Amino acid sequence: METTRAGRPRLTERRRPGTTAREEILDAAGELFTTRGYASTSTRAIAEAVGIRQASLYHYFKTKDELLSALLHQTVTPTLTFLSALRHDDPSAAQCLHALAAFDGAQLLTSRWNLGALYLLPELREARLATFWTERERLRLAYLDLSRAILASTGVADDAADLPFRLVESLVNMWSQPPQSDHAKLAGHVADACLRVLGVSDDLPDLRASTHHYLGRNGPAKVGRL
Amino acid sequence: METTRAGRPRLTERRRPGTTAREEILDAAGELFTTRGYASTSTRAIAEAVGIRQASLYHYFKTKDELLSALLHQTVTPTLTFLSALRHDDPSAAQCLHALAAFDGAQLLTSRWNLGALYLLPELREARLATFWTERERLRLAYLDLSRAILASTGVADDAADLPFRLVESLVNMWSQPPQSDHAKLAGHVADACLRVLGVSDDLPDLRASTHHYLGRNGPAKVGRL
DNA sequence: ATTATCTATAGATCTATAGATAATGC
DNA sequence: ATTATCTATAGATCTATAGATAATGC
Repeated sequence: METTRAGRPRLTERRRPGTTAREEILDAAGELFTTRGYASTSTRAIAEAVGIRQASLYHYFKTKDELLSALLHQTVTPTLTFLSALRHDDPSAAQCLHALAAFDGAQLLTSRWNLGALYLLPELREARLATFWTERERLRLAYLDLSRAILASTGVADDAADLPFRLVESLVNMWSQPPQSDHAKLAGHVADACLRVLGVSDDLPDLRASTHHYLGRNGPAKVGRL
Repeated sequence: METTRAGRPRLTERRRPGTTAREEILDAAGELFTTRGYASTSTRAIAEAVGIRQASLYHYFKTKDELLSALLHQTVTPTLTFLSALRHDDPSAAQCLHALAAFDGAQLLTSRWNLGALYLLPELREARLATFWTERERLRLAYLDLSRAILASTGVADDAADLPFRLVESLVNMWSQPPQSDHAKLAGHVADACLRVLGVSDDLPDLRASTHHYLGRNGPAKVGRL
């Protein structure tokens, strides 16, 4: 049912997923920022990908930056929410890290656009995205604390503590569209790899089972959308 | 000794490392592309960072793309050279991967600018840098072949085969200037981690010794320059 | 003569704003 | 009246080219 709405009609039909214009715009921006970069994507190109005029974007977003900011927040929020739910169950450090990595990895791999790749764009280190960066830093520190706790028991050198976060992060370089059938598996393997890197080798089957339990409950099935 | 040269004199003194103008320009471009991104760095900004006029860049590079391309080649060439030298010694797969990762990692971490971070810029997937991408793909395949050979003997799942390359790559996110004292160590630890991820855990001390031997010979001491 | 720089500028963008217009909602 | 779109455009870029100029080299 195409029910007509308030406001002047568009010249073009809707062609993007999303129930509101805001969602359509974010979808188009997600595609273009991830495939062509932020600075080299013009607001005109985004508007064309949505099927509206360039100026109409500014009805929903004050600046181009604000568009980027909205997209970035989408990428961290679900994982932080999952982590805080997870903590209510008092998992061991190894269980927690394994589940976190599996969730976060699946999140990155199955999102409609490779939004995680945006983290690596140098242009966005520069300020005004501060609120996003502090959220992301919270996530990194969570990985780091868990990793250190595990290292303390395996005796592997402390320098490895940052590697689990980086391993998961590196999934942005393995993202592909359409999602490969083995993406679900891949996230699991990376979770395993996170623990192996810290020197854990024996308890992996148990950890997999525990992660399966946590993900089944509120898995990354439908997140990563708009 | 500032010996004067042919050509109209500059308005500003030289302020960049490098003996030729071309090197000065590449240094400035390296800094700006890595800290602000490719598209959002204007040719004017590069020229200002060198201390020349914007138009003067075009005496050395036909287009802005060509500047980027020159920088990218600098990053792969030394590692491919090292790898082919390494192969003359018929190392085992594990020795070869360990040494390769250690060299490549040190290379990434100690370069004057974080040029490896450029790999991740989406804007440069798009064509015309094809010659760089095929070189880089050669490197990735070398990692992949070595990893597969090792996996065959440890029995870890084949999905792990891409992880060593990605682990090393993730060092671009740990780069910092000025180089931390532990960067030399860090590259070594990542080389270890590459093998752990593939299921190797016992032979690490031997591998470290063998890598130390190979790196001592033609280590990454002075490469990564212009 | 050759080289490395400079000045000046054309033409093509690009972001954001102002204000008109065509729907619905009350 | 409110909303979502549209048209038009100002002002600020940005890349690349044309051609002048000020050195050295022969």
